[in-house]
Amino acid sequence: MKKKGVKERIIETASDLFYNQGYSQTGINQIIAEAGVAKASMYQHFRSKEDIAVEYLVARHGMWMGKLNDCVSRKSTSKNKVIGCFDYLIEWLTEVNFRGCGWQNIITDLPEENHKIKAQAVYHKNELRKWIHNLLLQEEQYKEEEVLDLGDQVLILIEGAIILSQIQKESWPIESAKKACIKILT
Amino acid sequence: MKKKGVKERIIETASDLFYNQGYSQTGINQIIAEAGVAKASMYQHFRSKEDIAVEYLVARHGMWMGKLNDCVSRKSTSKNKVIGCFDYLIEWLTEVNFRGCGWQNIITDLPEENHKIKAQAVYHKNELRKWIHNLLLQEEQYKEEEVLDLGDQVLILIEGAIILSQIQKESWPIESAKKACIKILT
Amino acid sequence: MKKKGVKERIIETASDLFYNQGYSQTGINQIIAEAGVAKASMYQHFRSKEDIAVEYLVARHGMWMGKLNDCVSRKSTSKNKVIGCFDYLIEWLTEVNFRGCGWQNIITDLPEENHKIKAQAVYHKNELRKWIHNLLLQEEQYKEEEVLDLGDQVLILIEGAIILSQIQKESWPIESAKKACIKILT
Amino acid sequence: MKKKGVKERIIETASDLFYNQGYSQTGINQIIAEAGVAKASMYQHFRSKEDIAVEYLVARHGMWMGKLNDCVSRKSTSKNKVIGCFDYLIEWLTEVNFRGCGWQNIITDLPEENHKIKAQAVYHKNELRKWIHNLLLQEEQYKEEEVLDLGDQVLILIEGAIILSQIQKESWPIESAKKACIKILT
DNA sequence: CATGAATGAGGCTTCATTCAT
DNA sequence: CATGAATGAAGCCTCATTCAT
Repeated sequence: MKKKGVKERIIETASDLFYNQGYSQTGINQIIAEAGVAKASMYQHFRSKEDIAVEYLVARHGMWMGKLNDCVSRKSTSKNKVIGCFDYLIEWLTEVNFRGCGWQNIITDLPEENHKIKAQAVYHKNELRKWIHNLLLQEEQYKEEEVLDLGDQVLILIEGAIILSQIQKESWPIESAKKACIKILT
Repeated sequence: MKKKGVKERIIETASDLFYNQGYSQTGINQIIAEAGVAKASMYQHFRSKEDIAVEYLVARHGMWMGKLNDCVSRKSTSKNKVIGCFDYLIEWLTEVNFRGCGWQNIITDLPEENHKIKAQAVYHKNELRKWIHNLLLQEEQYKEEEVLDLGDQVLILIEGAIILSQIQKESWPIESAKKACIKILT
Repeated sequence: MKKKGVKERIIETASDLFYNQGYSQTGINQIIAEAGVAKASMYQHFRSKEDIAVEYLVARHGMWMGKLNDCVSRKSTSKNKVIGCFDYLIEWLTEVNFRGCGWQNIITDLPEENHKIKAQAVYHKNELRKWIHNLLLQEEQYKEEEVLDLGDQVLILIEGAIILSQIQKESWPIESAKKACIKILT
Repeated sequence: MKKKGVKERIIETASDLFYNQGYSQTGINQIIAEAGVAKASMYQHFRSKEDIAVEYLVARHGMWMGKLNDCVSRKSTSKNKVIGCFDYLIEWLTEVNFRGCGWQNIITDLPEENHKIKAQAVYHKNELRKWIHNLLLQEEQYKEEEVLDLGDQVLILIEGAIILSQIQKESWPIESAKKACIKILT
C-alpha cells in the first residue's frame, strides 16, 4: 500500500473544499493544512490557486459526466435518457444537500482575470450540450433541424433546476424541470 | 440642494460594486472610498458587510421587479406578459454584458453561514414566482391546479437562461428559453 | 511625555534597517516587529514598501545635508568649505563603519520597477551638486563657465570616495579624494 | 560538437542575470530554468547562491580587465592608457545602458555576512588599482613616491564616474571624470 | 453622529536549500 | 553525475472589524 502522491492529495482536498465551501472562501492555507502538504510543495505542482481550480474542474467533469452516463444507462430510449438527466439531478443534488453546480458556483462571483476557470465552465457546459444533442439525434422522432433547439431547451431546464434547487434547498425545481422536459420533448 | 445621506450613498456604491465586480471581490475599503464615507461611519449604519449586502439586495429587488413590470406592461395578455419576461432578460442582460443575476451570483460561492443573504435570495425568487403565478391565474386558458406547475416551469427557464447566458456570454440561451416557454404555455 | 506616533516609529526603524542591512535584505515583517506595530497599521500609513523607502530617503536627505552644512560651516572660505566635504565624509563614514551612501546602496541592486526610489536618489545627488556649484560660484578665483566643470569633478570624487571606502572598509580613499580635490580646485 | 558543461552553463546564465537584473532580484529557480539544469545538479557544483556569485565575479573580472586592456592598447603612452580608461567606461557603460559596476552593485545592498562576495569585490578593485599603478610607474614623468597617490586618485574618479552615471543614467559624469584625470596627471 | 488610527488574521506567492531516488 | 519532489521560512499585501477621540 503506497501513500498517495502530493498532487493527488491536493486536488482531492481542494475539490472538496472548493465545491463545498466555495472557491473564494477557500484559502490555500486551508488546502495545504488539510492535505498535509507544505506550501512550497503545493506551488511545485500548481502555478497558482487558479490552476488548482482548473484541475479540480477537469477532474470533476470526468466524474460528473461519468455518473450521469451511469445513471441514464438504465433507460431504454435516447429520449428517456435525456429525461433521465433529471433523475440524476435529484440523486446527485439530494446527496450534496443542494450545493449546486460546481461550475456555476465558481464563475458567478469570480474576479475578471480568471480566464482559465471561466474557460473550463464553458467547456463543461458545451460538452453537456453536445451530449444532449447526440442523444436526441438518435431519436427518429425529431427532425434534425429541431434537435438543436430541443437540446438547448433541455440544457436550460437543467441549469435552471440546479440553481433554483440550490437557492431553495428543495427538490421541487428539479421535478418541475422534468415535467417541462417531458412536455418539450413530446 | 441637499447632500445625499451616508447610508444612501453606501448602498448605492455597494450595489454597483457588488453586482459588477462581485461580493467577495469588493472590499469595505473600496466601498467607503468610492462612497466618500469614513469607515466607522459605515459601521454605524451597518453591523457588517453582510448587512450591506442585504440592503443591496432589498434595493435591487424593488428596482428589478419594477423594470420587469415596466417592460411587460406593453404586452396585451397575461400570457404574453409572462412570455415577455424573456424580452426583459434580453434587454437587461445585454446591457450589463451578461453579468448574470445578482442573487444567484452572491449565493453560489458563499459559505453556509450567511443566512441573511441567502434569505434575501429565497425571498426574491419567491416573489418572482408569485408574480408569475398571479399572471397565469388571470388567464382563463389554464385550470387553477395547473398554474402552479406552469409557473414553476417558467421560473426554471428564467433561471436557466440567466445563468447559461452568463457562462456563455451570449444571448441564445434566452432565446431558447423563450421558445420553450411559448411551447409550455400553449 | 507622549508616545511616539506609529508612522514616526516605522520611518525610524525602517531607516535604520534599510541603511544598515540593505533594502532588499529588510523585510516588512522585521520592520513592524522592531517598530512594534501591526502589519495593517503600517499599510495604513504607507501604500507599499517602496513608499517607506521614499520617506526614509527624504528624511535622510534633510539630515545628511544638515550635517554636511554643520561640518563645513566652521571653514573660512567657500573653497575650503568644498574641500571640507571630505572631512565630513571621514567623520560620517567612520562613524557608520563605512556602510556607504544610502542612496547609492539602495539603487544599485534594485528591481526596475521602483521608480520613486530611483527618483529620490537622482534628486539627492542633484541637490548635492547644486550645493557644490553654489559654493564655488562664490569664489572669485573661478570663472563662471568653469564652475560647472569643477563642481562636477568634485562630486565625482565624493561619490568615488564613498563607494571605494565602503568596498575597502578603509578611509584612505577619502584622504586620496581630498588631495585630488585640492589639486583640482587650485 | 560538445555540449557545454553544466557548471559553465550555470555561470554564464547567472552572470547575465546577476549583472542585468541584480543579485537579490535573481532567484535560483530562474537560473536553473534558463540554464536548463536540474536544481540538485546545481547544488552539486555550487554550495550556495553566494558561491555562484563568487564565480560570476571571478569570470567577470577576467572579461572586464581583458576588455579594458584591449581598449587602452591602442593608446601610445602609459599616461594615455590611464586616461583611456574613461574612454573604456563610456564605451562599456553606454552599451549596458549605465547598469553600473557588477562589484559595486552586488555589495552595496548586501548584508554583512556575505564575506566571499565582498572579498571578490575587494580583490577586483585592488587588481584594478595595481593595474593603474603599474602603468603610472612606467611614466618617467612621475616620481615613484607620488605614483601611489596619483593612481588612487584615478581609481576614485573611475568609481565615482561609474556610480554617478548609473544614478543619472547619463554619460557626463564619465566625461567630467576624464577631464579631472587629465588635470591630475599633468 | 462622524472620524482616522490601529488591529489580528489571513490572502497568495517565492525564497534558498535538502532529500530520496 | 543527474534529477524532480518536498520543505520551512519568509516575501509583500489586504481583509473585515473595533477603538479612542
